[in-house]
Amino acid sequence: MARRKPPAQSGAGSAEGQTAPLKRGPWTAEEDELLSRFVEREGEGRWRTLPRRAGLLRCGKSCRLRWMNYLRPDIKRGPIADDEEDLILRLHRVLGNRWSLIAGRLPGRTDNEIKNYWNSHLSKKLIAQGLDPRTHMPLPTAAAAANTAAVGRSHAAASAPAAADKTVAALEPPQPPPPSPTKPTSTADGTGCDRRDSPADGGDDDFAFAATMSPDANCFEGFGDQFIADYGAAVRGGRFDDLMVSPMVDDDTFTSFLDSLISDKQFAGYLAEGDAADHKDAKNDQGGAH
DNA sequence: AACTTAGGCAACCGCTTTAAA
DNA sequence: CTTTAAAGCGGTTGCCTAAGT
Repeated sequence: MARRKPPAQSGAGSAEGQTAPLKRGPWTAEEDELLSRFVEREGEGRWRTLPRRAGLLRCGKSCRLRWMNYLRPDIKRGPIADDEEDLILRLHRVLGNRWSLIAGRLPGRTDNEIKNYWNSHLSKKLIAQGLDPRTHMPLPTAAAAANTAAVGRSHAAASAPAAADKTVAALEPPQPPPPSPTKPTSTADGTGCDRRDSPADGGDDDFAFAATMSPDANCFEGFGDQFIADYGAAVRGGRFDDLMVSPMVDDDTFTSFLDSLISDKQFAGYLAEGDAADHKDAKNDQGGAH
């Protein structure tokens, strides 16, 4: 459907070390067919060399993306259902822009699809509801905006309703977004948390947490409450990654926690706790910040 | 009917992490 | 231990189309 600039066949290809010019832009049915048949025959992987082996004039990255987002047989097509949307909202509240993690909870949906759906639908929906799509917290009121403006950022915030996202960004208080939407780092910053799936473990985990864990880590009872409490605090303090290094969290436990989000009851509890704390924080904020 | 604008989404880009050499 | 290849991720781009003027 969407099309991309056909191509000045440039850059990305040269890294492949190929002499033939690499094709870019939309895929043709013939290319899809070639790729599908090749992957079905040879399996996924070795994307770098796949194009040559499959007879495609594409870079490996492009092939992988096409397969993952479009050709895979288990891809679910069609509109996002209400329950899927609801789950996306819940997971995003917890995970932030970790699209692959969110997608992992929605069988047949790709991270790209969810990301697009979020950007084009859900974020606007939240804004319409007066919620910040990044934090899921209430957006600053007009009064708060005026306040902010008075402190010094007079003009960026005050207007431009059309540029909703930008406005939100402009109004965003110093508080960093919870599950750090941009480049949440992992082991590099010492958290021991990698948001990516590791090929070594099958690529199906939610987080590769620090190996350290308490003996109780596999017990989700209790962990859930503590995690939610810790999570709420961490999120509100913008310390998501701190939380992730918690020694009580391991893959299974966190996975169970995510699964629990599908349960209305537990999620409602989480929200209630979070909201209560939010209100408390809000009061505190009014007292002193800035 | 012609033109403009905004929305949707596939594809690309740049970066990080992991595993292998 | 260091380097490099491979894979994966989130952000961004830009084309197409529908809606609005």
